[in-house]
Amino acid sequence: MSPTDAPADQALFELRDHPLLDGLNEPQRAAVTHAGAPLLVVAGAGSGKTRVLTRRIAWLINERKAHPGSILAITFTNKAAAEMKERVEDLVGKRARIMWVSTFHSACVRILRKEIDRVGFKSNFSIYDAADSKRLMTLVLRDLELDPKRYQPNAVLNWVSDQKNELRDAEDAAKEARNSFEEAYAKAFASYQRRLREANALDFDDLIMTTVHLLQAFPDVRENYRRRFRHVLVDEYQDTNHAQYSLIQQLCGASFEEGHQEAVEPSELMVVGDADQSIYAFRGADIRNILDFEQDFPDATTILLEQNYRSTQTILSAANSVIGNNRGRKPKRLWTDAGEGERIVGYVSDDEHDEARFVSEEIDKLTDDAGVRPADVAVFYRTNAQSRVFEEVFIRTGQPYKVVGGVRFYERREVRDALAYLRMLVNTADEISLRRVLNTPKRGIGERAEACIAALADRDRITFWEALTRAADAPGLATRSLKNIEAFVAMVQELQSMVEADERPDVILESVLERSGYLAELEASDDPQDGTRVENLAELVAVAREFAEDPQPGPSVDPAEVEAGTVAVGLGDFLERVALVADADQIPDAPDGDDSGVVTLMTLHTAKGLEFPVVFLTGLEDGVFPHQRSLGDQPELEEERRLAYVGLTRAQQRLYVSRALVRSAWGAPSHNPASRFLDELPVDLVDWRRTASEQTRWGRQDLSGGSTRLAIPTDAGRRNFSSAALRADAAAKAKPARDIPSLDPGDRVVHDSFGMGTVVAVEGVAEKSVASIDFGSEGVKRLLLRYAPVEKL
DNA sequence: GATACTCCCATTTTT
DNA sequence: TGGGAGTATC
Repeated sequence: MSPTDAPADQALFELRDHPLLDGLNEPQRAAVTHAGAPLLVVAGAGSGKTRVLTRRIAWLINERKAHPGSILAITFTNKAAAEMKERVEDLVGKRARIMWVSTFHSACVRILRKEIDRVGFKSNFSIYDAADSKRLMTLVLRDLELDPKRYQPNAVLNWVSDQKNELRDAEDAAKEARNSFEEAYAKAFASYQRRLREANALDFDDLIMTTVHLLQAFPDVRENYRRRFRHVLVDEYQDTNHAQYSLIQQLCGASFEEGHQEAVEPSELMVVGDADQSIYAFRGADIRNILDFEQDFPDATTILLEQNYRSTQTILSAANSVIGNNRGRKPKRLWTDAGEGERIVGYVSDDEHDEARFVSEEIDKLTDDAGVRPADVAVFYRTNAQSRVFEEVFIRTGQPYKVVGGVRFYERREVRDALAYLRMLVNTADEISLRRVLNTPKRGIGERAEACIAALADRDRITFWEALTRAADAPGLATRSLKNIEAFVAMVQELQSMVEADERPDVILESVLERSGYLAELEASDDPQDGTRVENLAELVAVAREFAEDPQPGPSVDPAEVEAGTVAVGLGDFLERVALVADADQIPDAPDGDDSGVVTLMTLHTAKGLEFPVVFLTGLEDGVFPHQRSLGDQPELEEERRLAYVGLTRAQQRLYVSRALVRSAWGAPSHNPASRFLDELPVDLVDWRRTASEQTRWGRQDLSGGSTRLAIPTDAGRRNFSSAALRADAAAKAKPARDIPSLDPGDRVVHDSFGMGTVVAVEGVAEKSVASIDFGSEGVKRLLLRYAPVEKL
């Protein structure tokens, strides 16, 4: 637009006034209004990219008169998709509902449910998640008689996943195998694919790969979707893998298609991402997709969003400084006009318990003095296992918290069992699900009986389920087993008739739990874990009920068809919702009013996309974060650094970084040096409350008493040493001593068997210190601190 | 076929 | 350290 061009000036003036551009900065406006060539929006952390995406979609609909049905927006989570849809709806009204806003996987399932019969699957295919895949792969490896030590299911699956993400099928993989190892892998791949096909099932990676292959193989299908989607928007582009990239290519039909001219004009493409926040390379995400965008799309436009609306300048400077150590990245510096803010607080703890204690005390202070609510606080760590210490301390101090991630709802055994029942009802070819529930709960159909049925299925080339219905023909099957199988088949058939009658998912689920005896078995158990299991199943029923009552379609149902009333929402849709929805909604919503919420604990990966006023970044030790396995590898180390960048940029106002001198991992202690990422923080931005050279009292005592080491086998591995002592010690290959709490009269302590107590007096030092502790009703005890299971509160 | 024991193994994981 | 899987035994 030329500034001398009067009508254009007028247009510009109108643009500036437009409500959809209200409150946006210049680059944001440019991204919203951009038309034509492929657009890459490089959106730094907290730069308002969601805002840009939603406004742009609204802009497309309102200003550029795009039909909502011609818009395809891809996000990485269903939660993000739902939010985006809602926000667009707020802007343009209900017609936004017929847009496709979904994850890659959901969009592919939508396409596949319609088209997959062309490649020999039935449209009621099952979706196998990681656990199902692992089970299937285990069976495959066993069938192939591969040494389970050398060929572990997860390792093979990872390899297979890599292949699929690169769009290589089993045949390609076999051709490219370079050694006997890879040949075996390729063989397993082929066998695994065959069994998936037999089960009429696809795994997560298949959803994408199959869709791409289908679009490549059937031009009419491809044309159909290209004609439909005139606008394609992709969020989190830095985390796309090659298969997803190809999918976008197929759908956009853009100029990069070799040779021939396509019948349809290419769709308008906008991708949004931040290469610095790419943290899923280990799952096949290819950072080059975003780095090479301009090469892939020669006429592409790039817009940089660098103004940050989330954090203080101190936090941003720290993040910029750390990420600046990565090579080959495009320069980008976040800035804000929000001011410097507080300095970053650093803390070096003796061990992980001390670290957790520090965090807990600090949260206490913040909530007491700084007007911070627990819900404003997040504690991040590298691996899930690190959450335990924090939980222990928080429980002890009565600090309400919530751990996000870890063992997830849909991964719980009982939930998976229940879902296996449902899946098997919908798709009897789904052998993994069927065999999972065959003898769950125990109903006298053991390994032997199962093997007889499998043999029959093999012999007569029928599915496992068909073999079950003809169990009487199975050679070698005991009469007892036959009876049990017949009862099982009868039960399944009865439940299936409910599915055929289009009963509500929750009703079917309840019948399953009832009729199978699953619930009865759990209720009869005196294992306290089974109580939780019953509750989880009740929760699952509640989820199903909510699904049945709220006519929201499953993620793969075309919303346009729901509007038209042509789609019944049944058990299949429920299963799909469950298969494709991870429970990211565990993240506590911001509390309102007097509710001050709870502290949130999560891994750094889970933290992506979130923000908190106060962030504790813990475990900053080489070997923990960056993770041990990344230390020797530059690209992996850079991914860890991006993870650090993600962590740092989650903080709005206050940021804490901490590390432990000693951390016990799997029982054995390890002394880890400071994380290199700490060294990458500008020194003047960090206020070190405590450094490595400031040792605690008992630390010094241990140092001085270094020659009187004790060799107590059970205590091997516990200590709190300064690094100097540790090095000296390691050189001497000495047996370590147990750490001894430093207590003063008046301290509150907790004893493993006596409970809470108050220290009355302390005598002696180091190993010899003896404390008199008042345990209330338990009386006053004199305890040798070296041995007593006492912990200071 | 179910139970009890031993042994082994431990990243991150939007779908 | 703790959970899950696999094996030995009743």
